This record gives sequence, structure tokens and C-alpha cells, in this order.
Amino acid sequence: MASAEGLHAARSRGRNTRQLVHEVLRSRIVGLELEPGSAVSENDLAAELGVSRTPVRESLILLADEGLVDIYPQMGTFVSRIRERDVASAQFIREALECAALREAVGKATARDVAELRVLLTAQEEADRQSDMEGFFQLDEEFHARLMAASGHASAWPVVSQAKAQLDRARRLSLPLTQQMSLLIGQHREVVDLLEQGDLDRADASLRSHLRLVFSDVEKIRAKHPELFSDEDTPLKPRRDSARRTASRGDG
Amino acid sequence: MASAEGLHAARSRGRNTRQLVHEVLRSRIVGLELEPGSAVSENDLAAELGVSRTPVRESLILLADEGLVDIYPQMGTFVSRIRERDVASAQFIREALECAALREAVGKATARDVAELRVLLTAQEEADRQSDMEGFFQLDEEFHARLMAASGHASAWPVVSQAKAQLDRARRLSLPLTQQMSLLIGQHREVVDLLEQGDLDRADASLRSHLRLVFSDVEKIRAKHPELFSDEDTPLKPRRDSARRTASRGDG
DNA sequence: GCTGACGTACTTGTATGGTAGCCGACCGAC
DNA sequence: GTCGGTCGGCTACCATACAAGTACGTCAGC
Repeated sequence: MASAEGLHAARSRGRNTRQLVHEVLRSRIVGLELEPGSAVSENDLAAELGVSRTPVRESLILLADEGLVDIYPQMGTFVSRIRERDVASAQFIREALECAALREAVGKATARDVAELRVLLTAQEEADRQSDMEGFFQLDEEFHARLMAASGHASAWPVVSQAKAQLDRARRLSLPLTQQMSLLIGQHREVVDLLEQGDLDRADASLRSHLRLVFSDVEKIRAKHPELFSDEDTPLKPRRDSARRTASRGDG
Repeated sequence: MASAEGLHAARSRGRNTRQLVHEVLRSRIVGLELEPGSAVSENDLAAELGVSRTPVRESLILLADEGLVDIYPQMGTFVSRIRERDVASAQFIREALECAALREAVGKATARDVAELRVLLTAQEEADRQSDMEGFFQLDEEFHARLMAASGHASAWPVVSQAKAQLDRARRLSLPLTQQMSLLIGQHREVVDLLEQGDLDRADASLRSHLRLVFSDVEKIRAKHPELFSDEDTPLKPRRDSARRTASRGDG
């Protein structure tokens, strides 16, 4: 992959190595490129990305703070399994903040806000037609972010985004059901319509049920991919991957 | 100060140096021991705490993520000034999450939950009698945390706590008005009463007005201590402290 | 006195070395 | 066959060294 070169190429654009590595890793984890439970070694990542261990380590500390990796000193760092508690917590946070923002946005959102939201809806429909799941995910993220921005609380979005990351890992597995996309888009449209009409309570209810649908998806996924989840309060056995690197030696 | 020794003494108790340093710094910043705008040098802190730059640096990165310090590469790290935007954002987040939790807690909180909250109320009154501001701050924090826990969303508390940190820095200056304490305690009691009575809407309204009172305090403080605040979107002139360390040499 | 170039001392960013601790495989004892 | 000790290799943690860059004091020139 060109991630190593891309890293240094983009580095000149103001962001330092730590931030670059952080973004790369976060993207890989949320995008399930790095599966829950898999080990992420400072050394391996540093070697792969062509940087030293320091920025990698600092990124991992930030990711641990976000709940995306678990660091066990002297044992290893592992992509965190999806925990029942974390998902419920993330859903609660997201619902509370997005709905509260929407309630404030009603009567405050400008015509321009609504117009920009509708542009995103159109783009989402296009992504649906092309079965572009990755594109839809990004547009979905932007839609919800702008919805919050319309309330004047754009600066609270990072908090939602962080909570959302926990949910998105699971959602990534569920969405292949393409029919879901059009359903979600319809709900988006309903929210925008009600926002424009100034119907506060129905807009709130609409967004809330939309978010809960997403939440219920996660539960379905759990049945299909239990290995990505963790019930335990003490998942203290991440188990080191015993595939020795001597395998490349081919002895034997 | 015994902070350096205390650091290593407590280190054996499971937490590593990074976490210890993080807690110390966070406490100093929220407690205004480190004033907004003041410089915090990795080297100086490392020397003072008797550790290397690494854990200090990692702590500062976490604090920057929390919005408590601003890191300017090759320039310095400074305790962030209180920004209008951050305070408003923190208030929005806190209000949305705490009120949403309270609404869920109504009808769900056990008798034991209520009893434990009342114990805290009693302790707060005692702190008031003794004019123990520091104690009251801790009891206030615990009260709100337990209130959220009663809703079953204790794991969402760290998010509130982080937002609260922005508000607390300013509050710390306002509370010396001792009469405020009893007022706040009365509001706490009202919330618990309404929670126990199962009066959802009035409990919500009561907590909301309580939180807004706290918020309005911040505005008063701004008038008295403008140097701790920052309107600027680009406060790009933190200005290095020009007090040379050669002062200790005593030459001249 | 004022202005501008320069040098020094500081800053954070990155790279690397050494340490303590844990896991898991191996191997001898029973 | 089963259990217990040992040892190798890995881990994250912390310390340290080097690099890139900024700000400020100093001083020469005007």
C-alpha cells in the first residue's frame, strides 16, 4: 500500500506525523480493516508506516482514550472488541446530543442550512444507486454533522463523532443490505422536512427513531459476528497471536 | 511540594507514570493552580516531577485532546484560555446528557440510589457549614456522577466530566460567594425530591435551571477576570514568558 | 534613537536505546 | 500422561539523544 509514502507526502500540509498516523489507524479501525481483537504492535506499525515508534505510540494512546484500542502494559495493544456497554453508552450519547441539537435547530436553521442538507440527501441517493457503501458512510457522517451545525453547536460534533465510532464499526458489517440505504435516506429526508416545517416534536421523534434503527442493526450484527464482540467486564485474555514470525523462514 | 515523591509512591498501585502525570496536571489546570494562558514546558514539568519528558509529553497530548492545553509546535504548550465557544459547547453537552439521563432515571432509580444521593446532600451541607469549597466541589462532582449512574448510563459520565472541566475552571473563581453553595445544594435537593416523586418534567426542568445557573456564573466571572478568557479564534500570540532561568544564578 | 540582521536559548517533534514484565513453548521430573 | 520450572521472545514503558523550528535579546549600522 502507499500509506507509508502518502504519510510523508501529506506531512507537509501542516499536520505532524502523530496526527497522520492517528487518522490512518482510526480509519482502519472504524473501517474494520483492523478487526476487533487483533493485535496492533508499535514496532510493526512503525516499520510499516516508515516512521519511528514515538508517533505511533502517541497515536495509540489517543485511540485508547477513544476506546478504540485496549493497551495492556507489557502484553500488547489490541483493537478493542465491541462491548455491549460501550455501544449502549455511545447510543445514549449520540441520541441525547443529536436530538437536543435538532430541537434547538428547529426555528433557528436557515434556508441555506436546509438547502445544504438537501444537497447531501441527493448525493446519498446517488451513492445508493451506485451501491457505493463507502461513499454513503461519509455522506451520512457529513449529514449528521451538518444537522448539528445548523443548531449552532458544531463544536459538539467531535463528541458525537467519537461515540459514533463505536457504533460504526458494527454498522459497517450490516449495511451490505442495500435496501437499508434507501430506508435510511428516507428517514434523513423526513427529518429535514420536519425541520423545515418547524415541527419540533415530530422532528425529534423522527430523528430518534432513525438513530434507534441504526442501534438495532448493531444487535443483529452481534448474532452474526460474535467474535467481534465482548460481553466480559474483564476481557483480560486478549491472547497473544501465537503465529510466530519464524513462519517466514519456512523451516521445517 | 511532595508531588514528585507522591508520584512514585503511588506508582506501584497499578497506574503508570503517564496516568499519574495526567491526573496531576489535569487537577492543577482545573483547580486553576495553573492559570489559563500560562506556559507549561515539557522539560520543566519533567524536572519538577522527577520523570522524563516522555510521560509528561504524552499527558500533554491527552490534555490537548481534552481542550485544556494548546500545543504550538516549536513554540510551546500553554494552558488554554477559556473560550466562549468551548464554554457554550460544554454547557450544551452537559445539559443534554445530564437531563437525558435524568429523564431515564425517573421511574428507574432505586430506593438505594435515592438514599445515596441524599447522603451526598448531607455531606454537601456539612461542607457548606465549614466553608469547605474544595470538598464541596468534589461532592458536587460525585452527586452529578451518581445521578447519571442512577439512569444506568454511568459509562457516559466521562464525557460529561470532560465537558464540565471547561466550566469548572471558571466556576472555581466564582464560588467564593459562600451563599451560592446553599443555593446549589437546595437545587440538588429539589432534583432528588422530584426524581423520587417520579415527576419527570419538573425534575428535568429543575436540573436544567440548576445547570444554567452554573453557566451564568461563568459569564459573571468573565467580567472580573477577562485575562483568563479568549475571544479570539486565533489566539496565536501566547507570548513566551521572558523570565530567564538565569535568575537563579543570581549574577549581576 | 531607531531599525534590521544575527545568534543563542528555548520550544516541541522524532528517533532510538534500555528496562521490567508477561506469555507461551519447551523440557525434565514424577 | 501430567505437572512444574525455565527460558526465549515479545510487549509497552520510560529515558535519552538528535533534529527542526521559533522567539527574543543583542548588537552593528544608520
